[in-house]
Amino acid sequence: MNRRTATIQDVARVAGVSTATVSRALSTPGVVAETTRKAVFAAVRETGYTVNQAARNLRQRRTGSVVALVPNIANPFFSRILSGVAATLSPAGYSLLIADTQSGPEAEARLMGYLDDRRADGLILFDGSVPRAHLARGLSARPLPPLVFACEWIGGLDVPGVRIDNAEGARLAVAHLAGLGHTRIGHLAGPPGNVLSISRAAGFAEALKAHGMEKREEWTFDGDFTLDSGAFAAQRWLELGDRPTAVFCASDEMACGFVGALQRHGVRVPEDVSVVGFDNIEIAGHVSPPLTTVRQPRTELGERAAAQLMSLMAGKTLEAREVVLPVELVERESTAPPASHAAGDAAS
Amino acid sequence: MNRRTATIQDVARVAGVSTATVSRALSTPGVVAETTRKAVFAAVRETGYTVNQAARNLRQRRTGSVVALVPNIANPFFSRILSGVAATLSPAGYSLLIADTQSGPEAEARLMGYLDDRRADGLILFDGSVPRAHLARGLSARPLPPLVFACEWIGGLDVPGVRIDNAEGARLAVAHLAGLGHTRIGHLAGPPGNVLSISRAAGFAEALKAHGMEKREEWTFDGDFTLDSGAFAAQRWLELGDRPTAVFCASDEMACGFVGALQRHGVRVPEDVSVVGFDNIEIAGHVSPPLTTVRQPRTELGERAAAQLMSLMAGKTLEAREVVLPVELVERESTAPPASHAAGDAAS
DNA sequence: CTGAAAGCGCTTACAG
DNA sequence: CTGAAAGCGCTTACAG
Repeated sequence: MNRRTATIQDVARVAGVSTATVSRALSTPGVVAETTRKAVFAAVRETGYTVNQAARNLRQRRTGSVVALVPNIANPFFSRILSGVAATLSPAGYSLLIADTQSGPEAEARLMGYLDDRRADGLILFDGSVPRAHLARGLSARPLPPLVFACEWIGGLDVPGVRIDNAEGARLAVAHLAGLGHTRIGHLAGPPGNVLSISRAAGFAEALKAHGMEKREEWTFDGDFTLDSGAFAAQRWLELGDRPTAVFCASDEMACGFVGALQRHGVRVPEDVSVVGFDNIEIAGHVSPPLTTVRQPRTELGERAAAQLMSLMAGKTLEAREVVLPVELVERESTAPPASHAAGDAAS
Repeated sequence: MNRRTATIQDVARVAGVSTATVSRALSTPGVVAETTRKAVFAAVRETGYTVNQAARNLRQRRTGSVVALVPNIANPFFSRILSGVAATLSPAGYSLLIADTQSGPEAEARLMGYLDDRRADGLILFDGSVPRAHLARGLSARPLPPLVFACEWIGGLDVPGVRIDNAEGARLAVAHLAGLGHTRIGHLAGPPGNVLSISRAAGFAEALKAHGMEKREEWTFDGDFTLDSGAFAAQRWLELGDRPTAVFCASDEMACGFVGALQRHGVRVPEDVSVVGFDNIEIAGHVSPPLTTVRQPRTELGERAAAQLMSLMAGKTLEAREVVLPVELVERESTAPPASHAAGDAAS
């Protein structure tokens, strides 16, 4: 049929109106006479016209896209959250661009490239370790686009964001273990310096105190949220003379790595040690024993972050700049009352 | 400093040259006199100019982005592959847009929206279930952008793509189990109709025959690649009077769901039943017992798909239109020789 | 309710 | 090696 792509010019010619009228009929149909509108729609169908976004964007001085900056695309923790983001953004006509902040040698340069209001109409930042100087408006060559934090944040920076109640999650975990009768509880922490690690560790320490327990340094294991770091912590647990009877892990991945490694050494969960995770990722309910964990509403987190950003992009003032979503404990089978006898005997 | 965004006009004025020269100095510096070039660069620094992609794209009739269409963004299987794609595309100046083909009520409409050469300069399709009519050039209103398949494909359609040797993966699994002495091997299959399910099941059947075994219908379990479907298959295995001593699962997620559910019913892996997975996802090495599986080079898969697409977008002819990446067996501890006695006794 | 015209910020033949 | 000018495909005051 048409040898080349139909433009608004073609539609205007076929409909016998000006391009301005075609544009109006398409964007603000109410403002165009019904007869004209019908003629335009017919011409659109006849020519197979669809709008050229690049041209519209140039004229409207927008990009039509939102960039999500995650620490690492390859980390599946984000996939469900991003799915929520995309689901909220798509109907509003925004495309989601996903980039990572920490991989590759030029990660920093790429990051800076995204901190530009011409690359994206908005930014969702999942990484609290971005240098705050990058986020200081005026310092960078370009103005920043509207920005919201998701999951993580940067302390003291007045940027809107969505997160969960991390400390409360830790409290729920400790309360559950204390309720089971545990008085010797350890903690497998996330990467040092990370805001999530810090909040969860703080909530943990606080909750211990509230339950009359003391935090012991040798029962605090450093991790980095990965399976490997969980397995590594299991080694350290095994080497301990005096062991905790329960361990609260700051992520499910670490909890899975921890439990898996313990089991391979003949340690039984929860008979020899109770384990609580954090996140409630898919696999948590499917390992053996199914993992007791703190549920984090990942899809909703993505949806809310996207909704906040959309308000910002629309120039609205946010009713709540900091949205804190509730967490809940999911009791499964990796936790049980502590063995009445010494906890150290079970290991090989 | 500058109250508004610097444009190429500002640079031209400051450098005392035309905008055409600024453009050339930036895109094809070799063609500009050194003095001029230096003046332009200085002016760029002074004004803080960076190119406006929307304008450049409009003028060059390109979008600067590549769209990856995955069945489901929330599925973590894709995250590592997409990471490989992004890593290859970024240095070449392409942004990666990720969209899903199967979620939401308007999935089909959204998909059609992406099959448009003005939305993206190229497309990577991870979903072999897209209606082939959508992919027939000429049928759709708009010409398709350059397109490659990744992981999945559509039989009989002459579209370049990258995939692994699925049948070979199945063969490796069966050969491993046969080598261990298993003669009663079942299969937990992927979603019916899916090309990966079909290739893996075909490779499985073929390998059984090669080893002198017969495929038994009651030992073939339907799944859909999810943890849940693996757990469901475990129920069916438990209900069997005459059980296979080994099961080859078409995905690690299913294998994990299968093993977890079996263990919760007191079945021991590998003592009572050996299990082989497919994919070698992260968790495979961390569950207990660590899962024997078929490794699929996910990062490389993404890199190669991106590389193919880049060739296509550059107008080159592909030396190999179909890239098939090798797989390998990762032996861990979920497989062992079959018990000499009846295999059915262990279950509760 | 509609049209003529300007302009978003670039790139690229064309001419010199 | 460089500039004047056209044009990518839209949208939007402005005027009627």
